[in-house]
Amino acid sequence: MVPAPRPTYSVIAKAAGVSEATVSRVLNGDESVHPDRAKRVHEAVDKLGYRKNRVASALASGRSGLIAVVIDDDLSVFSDPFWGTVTSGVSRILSENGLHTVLMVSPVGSVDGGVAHYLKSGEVDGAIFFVLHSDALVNNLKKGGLPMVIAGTPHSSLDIPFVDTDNFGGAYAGTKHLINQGCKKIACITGDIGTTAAKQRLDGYLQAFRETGGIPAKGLICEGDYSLESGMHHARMLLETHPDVDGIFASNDLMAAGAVTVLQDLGRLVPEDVKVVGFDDALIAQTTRPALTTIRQDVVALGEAAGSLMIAQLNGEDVKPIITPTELIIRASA
Amino acid sequence: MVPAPRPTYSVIAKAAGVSEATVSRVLNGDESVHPDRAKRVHEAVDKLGYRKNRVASALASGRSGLIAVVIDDDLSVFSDPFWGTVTSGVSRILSENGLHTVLMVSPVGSVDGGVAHYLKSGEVDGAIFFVLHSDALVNNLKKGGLPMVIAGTPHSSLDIPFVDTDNFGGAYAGTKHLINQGCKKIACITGDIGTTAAKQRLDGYLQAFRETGGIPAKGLICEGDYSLESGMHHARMLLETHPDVDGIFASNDLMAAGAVTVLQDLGRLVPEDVKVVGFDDALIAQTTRPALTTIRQDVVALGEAAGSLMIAQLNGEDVKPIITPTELIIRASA
DNA sequence: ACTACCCGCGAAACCGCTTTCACGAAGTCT
DNA sequence: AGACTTCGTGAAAGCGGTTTCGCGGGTAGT
Repeated sequence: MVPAPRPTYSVIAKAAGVSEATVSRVLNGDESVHPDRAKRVHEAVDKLGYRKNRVASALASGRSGLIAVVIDDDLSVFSDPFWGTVTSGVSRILSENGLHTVLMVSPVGSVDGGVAHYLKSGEVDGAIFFVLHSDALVNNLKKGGLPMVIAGTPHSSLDIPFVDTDNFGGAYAGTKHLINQGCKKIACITGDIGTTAAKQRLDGYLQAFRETGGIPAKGLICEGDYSLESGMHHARMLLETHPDVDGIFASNDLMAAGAVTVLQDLGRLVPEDVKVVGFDDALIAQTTRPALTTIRQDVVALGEAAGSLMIAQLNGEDVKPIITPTELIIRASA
Repeated sequence: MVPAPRPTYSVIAKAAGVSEATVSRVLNGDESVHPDRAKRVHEAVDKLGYRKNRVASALASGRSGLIAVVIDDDLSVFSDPFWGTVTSGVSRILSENGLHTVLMVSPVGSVDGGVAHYLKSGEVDGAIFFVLHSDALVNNLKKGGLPMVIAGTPHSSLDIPFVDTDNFGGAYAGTKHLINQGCKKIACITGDIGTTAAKQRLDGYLQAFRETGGIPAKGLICEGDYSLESGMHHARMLLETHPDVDGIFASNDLMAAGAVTVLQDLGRLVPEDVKVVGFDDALIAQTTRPALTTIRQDVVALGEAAGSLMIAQLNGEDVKPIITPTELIIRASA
């Protein structure tokens, strides 16, 4: 292989009849260069097909142009299309801004693990965290001044910018819909309550419930874990303890689908006897029979929000958390 | 922010009483350094918590330690968990080898687009392509000597290493299973026939069919596009043109699920009247009622295979395409 | 008309690591 | 024993940009 020797500043400088310093200034948008010389530089760049070597640039400037997307988990996370989609949203926004996405899928673990080292080593200009299981690392990195964005509401109140879906509002709307459809006894199957999203969705449910003037009967709230099985399991339990349940709000579509299956197996009609609302508007919401009424979250928008929050930070702008709206999608199940 | 000044070679060298060149040699595993001095260097490294600056290293050595994962498409690809999972498999293997994954989700388009430029600019040591729509760019890059791996069988016969699932074998096994279950009239709903995978799966079906001594009746092979709707559509058509069809092999689970829904709506029992086999063993295969008999592909393994093929290339080893095996998963639909 | 500034620009240092080159010491050969 | 290798090692030259520093000339102030 004869790697066509890419031109360097020295070549451009010579061709344009200016110094390398000036080339650098022009290419970095320094206004103080005389337009004529700037033009000469640009012409030389075009003619020679010059492209800046990002590595050299990174070394000299200390800015790598790389943003890490850290998924604090193992492979399983990606088997859920959710994070894949968020990632691609992030990636798109970043690349529009001349940045690249470095993907790190690994349990982050300690403040001293491999990922932590990498992030601290200054080889990335910022980090976006998904599925954060602990705030320890983030707190630690914050001291180092690394720009960060968290997808999902963090556990503790860090003043690190984050993006999240309007979990509360979505759950509220979903539950409200059940109430409006005439449901009297509405159960909630929550997600893994260790996650903030599950908590917020539960809160939304509770809020809607409270507005009816009642309090959820004991046992009407079941803690699931977002899996199909847990949806099935809790639906079964519910029918035993509360045979008169007529509405179920599940914290995600997978559990809702599980619940629907069990309800049907046990002779209940959906939505006639029991109405079910899910959350996410995942593909399964459409393939389940009856198709699930659910709360759609705009996953791509979430990713883009995370990306733009990062860009804003790098530009030194003040940033605030972004909560993306949800939408009630009415299908057949409620 | 006061970025704790990371130690450099100069510091390590001084602490260990050797030259910077020796430090470099030790840290890069050069065997020729005397064990004693090597030990001193390692001690100094540990004591000072030294970590090599990959950017500087990349500039000096011309190796960036970055591998691009290029997805020649828009966001929609990631809404399918398939590629997300492959990506994480790749990512894991690479990071185990000290490499990082740079994600590029973008229609690759021309030989001259942004992605192309980036890949040619030498800022990555290699590229792994998913969902390649055209071989043009790959061919072009090959001239540059960039190590590449393609996931999925390429259209033309490039001698670029690729990894793929055993589409043919899987489809053959799936169809064979239908035959063994006593099906006499087996239809095939193919995927987007513009993809090599869809073609190979069709070939597998044909092969199994041929071994029965028959030829598929006209209209028994329908060209779908991997979508739920296309599965539904073709199932409907099939029941019209061939009411006596008793087996359907669909090129993916989504279409299989669509077909099942339609069959049931039209009064056919699955699997009693018509047996259905899907492909992928996606989540939907488990949630569909009856659960789908399908061909499982090991998606993570596919990603890992792609990663290891890249590693092998970087090590200058000879590489051959890797075809990962499939497995017939028997559930309720056939 | 003289000094004080400001502005555009080039020279050169520098970012931190890799690698070539050459040198002295030790080992080998005839 | 003298000439020739071999081996471990350090000095130094890059890799390709960025950025500080200071110079020369033009403008402004008095």
